Amino acid sequence: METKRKKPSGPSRGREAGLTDLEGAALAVIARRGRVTRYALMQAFAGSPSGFWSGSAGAVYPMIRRLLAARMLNAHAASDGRRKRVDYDMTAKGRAAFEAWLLDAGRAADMGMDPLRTRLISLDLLPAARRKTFLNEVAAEIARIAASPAFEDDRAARAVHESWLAARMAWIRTLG
Amino acid sequence: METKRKKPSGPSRGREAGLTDLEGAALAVIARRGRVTRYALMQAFAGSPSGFWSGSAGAVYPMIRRLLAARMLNAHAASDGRRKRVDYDMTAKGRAAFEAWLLDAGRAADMGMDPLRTRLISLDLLPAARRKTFLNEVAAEIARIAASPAFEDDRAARAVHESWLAARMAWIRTLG
DNA sequence: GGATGCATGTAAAATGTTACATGATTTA
DNA sequence: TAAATCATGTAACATTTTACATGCATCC
Repeated sequence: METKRKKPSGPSRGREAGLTDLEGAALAVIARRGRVTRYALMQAFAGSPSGFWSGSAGAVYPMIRRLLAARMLNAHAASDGRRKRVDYDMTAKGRAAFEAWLLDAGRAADMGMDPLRTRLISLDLLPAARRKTFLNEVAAEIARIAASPAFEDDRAARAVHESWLAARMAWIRTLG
Repeated sequence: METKRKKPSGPSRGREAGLTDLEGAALAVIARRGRVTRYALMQAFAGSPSGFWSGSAGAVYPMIRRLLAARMLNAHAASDGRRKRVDYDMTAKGRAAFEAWLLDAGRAADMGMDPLRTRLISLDLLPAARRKTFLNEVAAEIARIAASPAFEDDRAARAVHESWLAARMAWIRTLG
């Protein structure tokens, strides 16, 4: 039974509100890879096929600071012999928060922010010819995304990615 | 040919960057209904089956101020005989910006923020039994959403909504 | 020697959230 | 007359974006 929780932001979150989706996704990267630098985390977000998060330093560095303050991460001074760096990994508390975030079916079932759905709701305001052109363009864009490599080092993520694209293509076809 | 544009936010946006998705969705409501109050706009967002936007006054009132300043809206003092109010409708510039937003296939094809996809990418980290339970819970949640009324006054939007839910259910079934 | 990649950060600005507040009107 | 709805707003705060900045190491 998942709690229907409010959006993160505002004065809320004394940490009892659960992880934000960015935090959850960051912990997911750490859960898979083990110790990572913040830079590697940035790269992971920046390389994502979704354009929703920029993966900017301005988002990632403060977020790690938050998770560290909440004792969900440990920092480890590290070095590859020459260059120094700081690696982060999860504490038991971090792992628990991650799993609670991951398995929150209430949040998972939400429609989130879907740029196509948001537009389709209004598409009937335009003439049929333009609707058709638009859907063709979107399908072509998605085909382009499907043709470009993603998650090459992660079979499971790639499978989800590809099935998402296939499902979306199938949806668009039903709208034609 | 749609321009791949950057995210709105930060110092960017001198208005040449296009509408945010919240602005686009607000103009969509106005495009459909004609003149609306900001309160009605709030209600429209708050009543949306997507939990992504809260439809708070703190988001809507400043947003309308922005669109007004950008000369995309006109304000009309109005009254139903007793209570006074202010209605807003689109200018030609607003309509043009709305259509550019609506028909931006590049943005429409983006994966946006999908709370289920975000989680599925990590689901292989858990044992199969928990994966299965989770997918069943999500399917049940989506069925609940599908069973609750939405867009009762808007056939086109309801059709999109229902087809979205059906497509998502179909996707989940392929993951089982 | 210059470009590129790894790594770390900060600053200003935009946008949104929660929460609070007010007042008029309508309904129970 | 009390509660709900319509309608308008503000304040404090959190998150994130863009943009800038630094320094070391490696590759060409």
